[in-house]
Amino acid sequence: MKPLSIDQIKDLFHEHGLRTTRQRELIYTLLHQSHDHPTAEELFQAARVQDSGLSLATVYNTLDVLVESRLARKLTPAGGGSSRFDADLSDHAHLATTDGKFVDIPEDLSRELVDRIGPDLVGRIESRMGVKVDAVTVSLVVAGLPGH
Amino acid sequence: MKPLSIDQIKDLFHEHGLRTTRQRELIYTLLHQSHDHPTAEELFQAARVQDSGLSLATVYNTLDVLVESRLARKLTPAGGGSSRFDADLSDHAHLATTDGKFVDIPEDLSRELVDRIGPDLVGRIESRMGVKVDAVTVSLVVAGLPGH
DNA sequence: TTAGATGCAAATGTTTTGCATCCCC
DNA sequence: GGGGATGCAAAACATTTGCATCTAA
Repeated sequence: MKPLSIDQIKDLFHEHGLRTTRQRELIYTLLHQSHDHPTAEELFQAARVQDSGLSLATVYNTLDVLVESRLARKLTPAGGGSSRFDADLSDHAHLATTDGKFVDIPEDLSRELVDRIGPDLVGRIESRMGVKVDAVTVSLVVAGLPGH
Repeated sequence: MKPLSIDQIKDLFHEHGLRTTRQRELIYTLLHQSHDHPTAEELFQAARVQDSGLSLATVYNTLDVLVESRLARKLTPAGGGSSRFDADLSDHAHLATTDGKFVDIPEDLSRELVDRIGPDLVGRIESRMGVKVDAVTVSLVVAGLPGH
């Protein structure tokens, strides 16, 4: 993801009703830049290099807030272990590895997956079951990481 | 799910290379009968009624074994909280509620979901990404439980 | 007979919380 | 100035593990 300026982050936070703090700015920047999908602990370690006073609880709280305000997505490994986070909110699917990591599925294939499910079918499920579907998640479970 | 006789369970376990113990029999029976998708703790409470000596660790260990030998499936709530378990192995999708529960999507709709994704697309993802896909999971996230 | 299963309790790993202090709006 | 955000430590929660004992095959 292309880097964001401080002003862009301020705007983004403001649009989503969040106060801008030094810690949030840092955590969001690191999350937005990262290509893998870091855990709270990994973000904490990376952030401490630049802000040695940061606490792990703040990382967790901030990630919660980002997820709730739809600036990030939480990825929960099926086998247990630490949750991972993703600042890329475009509709895309993931490969979930059995050791609890996630890899993006390329955009074209992701879109094809999502499109195939389609709003018509989701709509039928909604009316049959009397619910409002908030999000559709597709994940393909694989044994090892691609690229050995 | 229709109830299983003790002999059926013994056979099933034997086919899957598992020893039959009093505890496994009980846990599997309860899981197989249940319509919701119980947590380890819930199964433990239910099982203790019939076997007061049972330990929670055994429930966890047994569920692990059942999942590994493909006699049960583990459902991991995206928002965190206890994992849930399902002895129904037929291809079916779930509604995942934001409070960490799961509800089966009726068979016809489940099949439609699964069919739409299709082996062709999965195959293309496999070759493009150099992986072997083990399982495909679709979950539809809803805010509340259907049926209020 | 013996490899594998269990029970117990303690350990682990992850995430949350209470509360005093701090600082963005 | 005031309400939300942070840091710290402790607590909570889910799950795993070590080890002595038991038991199914």
